[in-house]
Amino acid sequence: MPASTIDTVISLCKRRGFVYQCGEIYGGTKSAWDYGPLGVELKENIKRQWWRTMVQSRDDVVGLDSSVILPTRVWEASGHLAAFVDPLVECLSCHRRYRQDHLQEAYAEKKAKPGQDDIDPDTVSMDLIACANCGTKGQWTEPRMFNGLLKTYLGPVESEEGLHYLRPETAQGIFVNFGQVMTSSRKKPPFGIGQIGKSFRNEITPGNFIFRTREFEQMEMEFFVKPGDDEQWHEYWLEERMGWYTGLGVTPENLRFYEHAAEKLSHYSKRTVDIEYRFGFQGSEWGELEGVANRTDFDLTTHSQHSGSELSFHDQATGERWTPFVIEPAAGVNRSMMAFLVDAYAEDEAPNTKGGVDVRTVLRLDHRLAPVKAAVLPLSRNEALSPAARDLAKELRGYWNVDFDDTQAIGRRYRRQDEIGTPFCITVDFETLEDQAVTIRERDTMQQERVALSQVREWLAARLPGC
RNA sequence: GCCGAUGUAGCUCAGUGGUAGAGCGCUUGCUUCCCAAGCAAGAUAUGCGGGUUCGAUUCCCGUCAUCGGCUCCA
Repeated sequence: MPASTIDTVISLCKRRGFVYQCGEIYGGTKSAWDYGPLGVELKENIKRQWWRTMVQSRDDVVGLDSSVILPTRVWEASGHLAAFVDPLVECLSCHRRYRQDHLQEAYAEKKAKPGQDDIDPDTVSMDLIACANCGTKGQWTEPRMFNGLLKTYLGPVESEEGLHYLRPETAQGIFVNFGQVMTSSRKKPPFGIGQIGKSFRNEITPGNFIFRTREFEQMEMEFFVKPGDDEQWHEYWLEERMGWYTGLGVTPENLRFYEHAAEKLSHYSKRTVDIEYRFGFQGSEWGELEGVANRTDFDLTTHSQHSGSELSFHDQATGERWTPFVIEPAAGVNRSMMAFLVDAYAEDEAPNTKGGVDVRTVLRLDHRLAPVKAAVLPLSRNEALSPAARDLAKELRGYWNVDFDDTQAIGRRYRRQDEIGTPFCITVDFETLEDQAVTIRERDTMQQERVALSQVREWLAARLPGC
């Protein structure tokens, strides 16, 4: 059933205006998605909650918004220009593609004999290696370099001098600004710099809806600590970040930590632990929401060396100077939005007017994430009710994103709002004209309460904390 | 990028070498109407390009996209 839940949620996203395929009227662009009226609200709410939790509510974290395009020398220093390039070869017989270095390593490992020196994988001739798929030996294309960075050219002519790269992570913008931020904000380690923004990776295989795309949005925080304190801060942030998801209503059983194997760590990492969500994809059930990495002093050290700027901290209390270690919680906006949607999706049974039972689709989103906080619904489209309801909606819009809907039957409008996760529906009925009160119906319990018109704003404010 | 499957309305799906169908959804009107109600009316589709043909949504080729598998996922 989980796989079909994803399909159902994708269908809901298109139908109700959360996510559209990019450029659909021209046939679409591979794995690029646009966020519709409800999707942009949900995505903004997720980012706002992250920013509040990770930056605004903390005395030891400040924010930053750095450029997408950075000088090429940043990527040379960070190691991305070397590490993001892989040699690919293709079997001439069956056209299957492999990473050349993986083939050579596998061959060297297989042929290694006890008591002899290990074979250097780099020296293994491709003539010796057979294709694992079709068995053809030694028939390979010349290796071609696959670059995971997206390129662009700045300036009036397309030349090598104008070659720049779009950032594959927002983190480097934080590292190169480390010294200035520390000075101007007068922070001392342990402290962090948080940033939300778009990143770009030329993924070979994007897919799974908005889970893996070439253009994506990240919420990253680099937390600078004294060397030696890094491991305990790593544990601290793992717990903090897991708590962020469960605090926003994600079912704990659908979340887990995943420890990266030491040999698979990225070029900068000492230890990385992912927070994964049980999406129920075909093939792999769990998908990464966020990586919490110990980047050591790799980035600040390499930028110090390449730029000549001193990126270290002088502790006047002890007279020591050291380069901070970095703990990095890096979360994906788009994939977390998908997780929040999948986790909130429910089909309830609800009685209908005919005495039968209908299926009620409801997104049980946390109130802070819900795209629409309240809907104002006149019981009937009517010369008296509709204007009164419009006035109320107008007042409430000063505080929250509020819908107004006076079409068709009231039951249908409740169901529409349930489907997009609206916590409260406010009904203006014929009695309203007499008693100056409205009925407010709650999404999850379907319970109703009569509230005076003059008290509606306060009533909602008490039930929408942090929204 | 390779192999396989698929592409018809907003969604889910029929169907045909000769004027394109349904259900749900959507819009409008009526019904003093609290959980997908009723009645009436209405809008919307063959991914794109080429070929064969008197005529192509249907057959063929290409392309784009989606799904599954492989390679990749720092």
